Amino acid sequence: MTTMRDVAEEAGVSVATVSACLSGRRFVSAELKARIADAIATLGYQPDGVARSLKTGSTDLLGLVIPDISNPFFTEFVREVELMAKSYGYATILGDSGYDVATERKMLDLMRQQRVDGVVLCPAGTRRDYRFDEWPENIPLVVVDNAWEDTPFDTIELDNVGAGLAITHHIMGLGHTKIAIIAGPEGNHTSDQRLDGFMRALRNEDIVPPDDFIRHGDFRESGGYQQANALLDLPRRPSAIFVANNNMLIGVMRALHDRHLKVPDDISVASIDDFPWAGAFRPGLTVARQPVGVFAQHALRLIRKRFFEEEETPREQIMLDAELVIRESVRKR
Amino acid sequence: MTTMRDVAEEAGVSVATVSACLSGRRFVSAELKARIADAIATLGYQPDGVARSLKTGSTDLLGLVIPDISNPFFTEFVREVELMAKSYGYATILGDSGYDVATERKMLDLMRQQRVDGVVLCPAGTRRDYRFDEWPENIPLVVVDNAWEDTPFDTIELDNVGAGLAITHHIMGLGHTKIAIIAGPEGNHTSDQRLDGFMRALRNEDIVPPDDFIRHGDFRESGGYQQANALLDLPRRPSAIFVANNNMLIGVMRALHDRHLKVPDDISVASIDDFPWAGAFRPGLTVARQPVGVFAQHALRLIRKRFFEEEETPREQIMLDAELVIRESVRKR
DNA sequence: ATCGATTAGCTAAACGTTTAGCTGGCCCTT
DNA sequence: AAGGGCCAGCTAAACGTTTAGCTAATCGAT
Repeated sequence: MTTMRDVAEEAGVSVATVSACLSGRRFVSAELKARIADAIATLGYQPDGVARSLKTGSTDLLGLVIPDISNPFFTEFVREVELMAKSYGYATILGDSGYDVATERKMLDLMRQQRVDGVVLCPAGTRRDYRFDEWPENIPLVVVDNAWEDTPFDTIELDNVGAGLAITHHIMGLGHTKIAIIAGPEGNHTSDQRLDGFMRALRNEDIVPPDDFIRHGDFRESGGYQQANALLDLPRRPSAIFVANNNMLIGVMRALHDRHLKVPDDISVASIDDFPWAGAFRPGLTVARQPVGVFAQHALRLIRKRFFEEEETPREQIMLDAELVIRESVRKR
Repeated sequence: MTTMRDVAEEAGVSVATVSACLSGRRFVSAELKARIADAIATLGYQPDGVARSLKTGSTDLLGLVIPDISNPFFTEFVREVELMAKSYGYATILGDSGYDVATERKMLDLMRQQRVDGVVLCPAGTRRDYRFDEWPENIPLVVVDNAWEDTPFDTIELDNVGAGLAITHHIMGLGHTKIAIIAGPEGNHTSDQRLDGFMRALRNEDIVPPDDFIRHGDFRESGGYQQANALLDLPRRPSAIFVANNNMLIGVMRALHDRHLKVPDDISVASIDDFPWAGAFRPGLTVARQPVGVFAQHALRLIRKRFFEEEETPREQIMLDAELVIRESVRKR
C-alpha cells in the first residue's frame, strides 16, 4: 500500500504538508498543492481511514440496530437513516437483532468497539435488558420506536396511544362493536401503548371486550397467523381485528385466506405501519402510518447535536403523530 | 478512555501480556490472567477496534452495496448477508445506491477508506461504469445479481435466462399467446437475460410478440405502473404480463387495480422474485424465486476464501437456478 | 555442576495518520 | 540596519493496539 509517506517523498515535501493539503485545514502554496496532486495521481494513493480515525477519534461510522429488517417499517427506516447518514458523510453499520436481546447487545458492543460516532437503536427488549451504565459517555445513542422512559438517552417514537385510539375509533365509527386486537409481546412498550389506546377507545363507548379478544403475538408473521387462527376458532368471532403491526398483519391475511374469508366483506382488518404493498392489492389495507422519514431526520439531528455539543443539554423525548390512511379493509357493519 | 496501558499498570504487568491475554494468541499464566481480568473489571476497560485494525490490517467490517433496499429481494439479501456476516464476527456496512452509479462509486470509495475486509456488490450499472483498476488488490469483492462478464471478480447470479424461460413456458403452458413483458432498463445485464429467456420461450413456439409488448421499466414501482398503463392502453391488449422484478410488479398490480381489472380473471401476471406478501393476498402471485440465502452463503464464502488465500485461485462464476412458485396469478386461458 | 532447551513475560518498534510547536525566510516598520 | 511579525512548511510526538525478538528463569540431561 502506498502511504502518505510515499506521497510526501515523491512530491519532495513532508507528510505534514501532504496531510495539510488533503485536509485543507492549513494553507499550502499552489505549487506544492500541484506537486502533491501529481504525486497522488502517479502513485494512486488512497488515504487510510483507520489511521485517521485512530488519531482524530471520529470514524464517520454510524451504528443502526433494528429488530427485524424484513418488517417494512424498519426497511423504510433503514433506507431513510442510511440516506441521511450518507448525506452527512457517514457510513452506516447495520445490525439486525432478530428481536433477540443478546444479539442486540453483541451488536452494540461491536459498534462500540468500532468506535462509531453514534448509534440509532430500535430496541427489542425492555429497559432492564440493557446495561447502559457500561455505555461510553462519548458515543451518542438515540432510541427510536420502542423507547423506554427511564434512560438518559434521547428518544423518538410514535404517539402509540394516539395511534391505537385513532385506529380503534375509525373501526368503531363504522359500526363495529366486536373488535379484537392482536398486540405485540406483553411488556413491549410499543405494544403496551397501542393496546392502551385500543382499550381507551373501547372504554369511551363502554365496550368491554372479552379476554379472548385481546391477544399477544410476537410482532412477526407467524404470530399474526397463530393469533388470527385462535380468534377465528372462537365460538363468537370478532367482526373486526386491529393488528398491532404490519408483519403480523400479513399472517392475519394469510389465516383469513386459508379459511376463504374475505376482507372486508366477512371481517374487517386494520393495522399500524403502512407499507408499499398496502395499497397495491385487494383489499387496500387501512393503516396508521408512521412518519418514518421524520424519525430518521430527528435521529441524525440528535446524534450530530450530541456529538458536537460542548456542554450537555437535557434529553429530548420526541413523540410524533401517526397519519390515518383509510383504504378498504374496514367496512361499515 | 481507559487503554490497555492502564490495565497493564493496574494489573502490574506489561501491555504485551494484556494483549496476549485478551487475544489468547500466547500463553499467559493463570495468575496473571486473573489479575488482568480483575483490572479490566475495575477499570471497565473496553478494547479499541480502530487501533487493533490499524495494526493488524483487518477491520472485521464487511461492505454491502445494493441498489434499492425497499425491493424485497434486496431486503432479504441484506438480512441473509448480515446474518452470515455476524456469525463470522463481521459487522456490515450497508450502502443503498438508489440505482445511481455515482452514489455507488462513492459508497465503494468510503468502504475502501474504512478498509473493510471485503465487499459484496449488487451493481446498478454496467461494467464500464466502474473503474476497477483502482480497486485495491487486497480487498475481496464479489459481484452479486447483476454480474458482468469481463471482470476479475467472483460473481454470483441467478440463471436469468433460465428463469425467464421457466416463467414464460409456464404462462404459455396455460394457453396464453398474447404475452407481454415489462423488463428492466435496457443494457442492464439481469434485465437483458430475463428478456432473452422470454424471447427464446416464445420463439420455441414460433410466437413473435409485437414490439409494443416488449417494454422497459426502471425496476421500480413507478416504472411498472407506467409500463402497465401503456400496455393496457394498447388497442390489442396482452392476456398475460411477465414482469421482470417484484417492485415493478407492485406498480403493475396498482395499475390493474386502478382499472378494476381482476387478476387472474381479466389478465394473468407473473414475475421474478418472491416476497413475503406474495402468498398472503388475493391473488397469490406466481413467481420465480431466487435462492437468496444461498447467494449470501456463497458471497461470504468467497470473501473469506479470498481474504485468507495464500495464492490466487481463478475466479468463480456461480449461477443458481430459480424455483418456480406457482400460486394463482396465472390462469388457464 | 554445567549446558542447552524451553518458556513466561517484557521491551520496543511498528501500523498510517494528525497536529502542536518549531524554524527560518521574508517583509514591514522604525 | 535591526527588530518584530507573519507565515509556509517541517519535525516529532502522539493515537491504542500487536508482535518480533529478547531476557531471565526453570528444568532435564549429561
